[in-house]
Amino acid sequence: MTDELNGALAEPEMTKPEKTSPIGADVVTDDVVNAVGNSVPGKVMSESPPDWLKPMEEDEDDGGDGVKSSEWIIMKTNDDVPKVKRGRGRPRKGSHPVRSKTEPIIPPLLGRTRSSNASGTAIPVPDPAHTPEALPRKPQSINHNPISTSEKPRLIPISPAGGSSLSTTPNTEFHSPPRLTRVTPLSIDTSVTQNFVHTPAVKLGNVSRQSVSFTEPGKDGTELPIQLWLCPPMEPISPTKTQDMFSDQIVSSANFPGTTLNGSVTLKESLPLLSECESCGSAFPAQKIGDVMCYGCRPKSDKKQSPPNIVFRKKQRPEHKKTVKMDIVPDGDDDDDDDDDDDEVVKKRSRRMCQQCDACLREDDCGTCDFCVDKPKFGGSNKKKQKCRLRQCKLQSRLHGQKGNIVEGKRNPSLPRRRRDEKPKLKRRGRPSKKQKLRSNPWEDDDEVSYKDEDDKEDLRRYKMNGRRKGGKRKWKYSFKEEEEDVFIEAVIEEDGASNTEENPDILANQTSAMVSNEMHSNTSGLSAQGLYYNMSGVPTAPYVLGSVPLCNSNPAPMGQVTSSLPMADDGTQNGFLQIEMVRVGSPPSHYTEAAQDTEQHVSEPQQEPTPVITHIFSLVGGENDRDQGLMELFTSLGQTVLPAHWVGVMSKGPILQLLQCSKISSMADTVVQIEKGYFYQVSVQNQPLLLMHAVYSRHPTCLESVDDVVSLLLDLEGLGVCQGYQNFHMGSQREPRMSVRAALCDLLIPKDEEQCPKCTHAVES
DNA sequence: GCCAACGTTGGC
DNA sequence: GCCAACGTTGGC
Repeated sequence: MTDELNGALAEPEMTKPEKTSPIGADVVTDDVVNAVGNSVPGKVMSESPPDWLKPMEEDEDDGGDGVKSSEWIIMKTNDDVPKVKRGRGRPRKGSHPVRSKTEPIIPPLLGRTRSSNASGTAIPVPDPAHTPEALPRKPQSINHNPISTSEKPRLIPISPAGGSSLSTTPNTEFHSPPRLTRVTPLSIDTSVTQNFVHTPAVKLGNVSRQSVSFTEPGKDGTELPIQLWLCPPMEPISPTKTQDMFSDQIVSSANFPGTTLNGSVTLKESLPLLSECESCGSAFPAQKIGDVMCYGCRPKSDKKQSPPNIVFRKKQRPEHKKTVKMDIVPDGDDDDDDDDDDDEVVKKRSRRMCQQCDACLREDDCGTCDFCVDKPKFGGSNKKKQKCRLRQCKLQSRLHGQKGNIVEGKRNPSLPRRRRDEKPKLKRRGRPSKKQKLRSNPWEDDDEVSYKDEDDKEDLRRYKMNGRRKGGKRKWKYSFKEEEEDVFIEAVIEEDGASNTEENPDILANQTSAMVSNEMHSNTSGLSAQGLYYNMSGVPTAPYVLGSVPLCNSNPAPMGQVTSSLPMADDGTQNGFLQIEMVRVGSPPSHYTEAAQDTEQHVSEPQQEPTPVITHIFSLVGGENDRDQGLMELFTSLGQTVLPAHWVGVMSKGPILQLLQCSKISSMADTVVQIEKGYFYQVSVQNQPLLLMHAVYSRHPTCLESVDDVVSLLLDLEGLGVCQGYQNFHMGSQREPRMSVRAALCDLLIPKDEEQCPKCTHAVES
């Protein structure tokens, strides 16, 4: 029976899904799947990547030395077109400084296809004739998407043409192949199906219902009793969307049939779905059917529609290259300043800009960061004279962190080293001596004194924005991020002496394997050792994620750090981003303090705490009462524990502590353990709650109060598999797809070596 | 070492 | 000359 179904799996077109709205599901699937796919266990993290993660273009004068290192980077497919280069001074008008005029706009991806052989992987560049129109891209996960869940083939119904709701189910549903359905009239609910139309692929709120319906519309079923189990906020972030965080990246592509014999290819074997832009001819990752132009060439209205895809690709490490170029070519000798020629001037000007990241490409000042506030045009006093934080190159900022690692004479020129032995120039630059100032007429000192006196408000704001507590040991660091229309503040609490990850050579050295998480590294201040940082597109809630997978970091970061991601959008739940806070676990859980919810709020510092603590968690998503102390403690404790492979703890709104199996290889890929207040837990499989009568519950305490309990349960689960259900021969005509269903009381989880639970077996027999 | 402050420079 | 912001300096 499975043969036929497998056949169905292999021939997704038989399901003839209707045109899918490509915006949500497809993209989100890509986002999540790609984002989480990192073959290095423990390096998981995903977040909608900043543009700077896009591959650097080859420098013009670079010999094109090909791929030097093997790393996957994450990028948006709908690349922003470089808009304006802002060098020092006012940006030039009327020119496109990022690329020379004669230089064709060829995304590095295309160029890199040639050199990618260095890593043994060639990017299939589609024949121009095979643009997405010629080869319409199917909703990716409808088909044979092995990302979906467990190893066992998912049974997918072949729907009659246009008949079943399945075919009308938007691709949100296709991200995860249709789930086996308990045979129960209660499960029929077309309204639910409708819901999926408007919900993001990774959707919270619809879980408990069966999503596949086969009856005519309007025949709403009543809710399953068990549905009571899962209130919407408790819906797990489906591991089918987030899974595979630790296993090989998988991409399903219909664009390149050759690469998708099995419906998927691992990224190590093939690279993302490239189409050729009709406009500029460059290769770009198509996001949906009909994508014929790259993001840059697309009409603006189109750009807004699709959230950025995340695509992994191999690339050389831009910062290294840049560094080499900038470090060696120009003033190899520090004392050789007079040799600055025009070339050097040009380089100097762009020292602080990679010209590729979204920050460099950003045109507008945010008007809210400290530097903007300082600007005269925003009413500031122009003391800082710095570029808007949102426009400060992220890459260079990252390189900044490398400076400590750079050998003498090879420092990053973007951050000139101070030469104390240098002869002072005629005019002293920089900050004037305070003493000097004080010696001058204090009444005329409009800087220090008046600043504080007359502008306390601004001072306070500055204080908050800069996050600097004078005299305090803990610092806040903010960095601004922008994702499409959403702006985030990354806040990091830092103990003095904390090694910012930006400056952590170990982490920088790990970029090869963790480019995906670069942004996280740079924003989480050493949290990579334990924390996972997720910023998942399409997942509106679940604000906290904690990785339990130990990362190889020999330099444990200081404890007590918290980072958070603040959606500045008005509606945090609708901006399509999951804001997950990083909690650096390392302090006794009891030190967790309730978080404030204000963006600008700063911590009321605990006095002289001997150990670093988690002091503050930002979230605009949930309310204050969303957190449960005990649950947070457990969550925290889990973060200090090595959980069974690829299980990840997620703190979600509710509060719910969810444990997700992130590896698709695991038979528990679709299983979520949810722990609620009071440590009551429940297990759900493919969004269906495991019935209380299941033996699993009997083998474990009612409440998972300790890490041991949790681990024990997870280990137990790992010994189980998902019931494959049975084929329903009574449904519809012979022309209709063979449905695999589950018995109403299906066990869902069965011993690994079994295919069906007794109920389903019995159903077959009867 | 970080960072506020500001001289200075390049573009307009 | 104005503006933006880079690069440097010195306080902390």
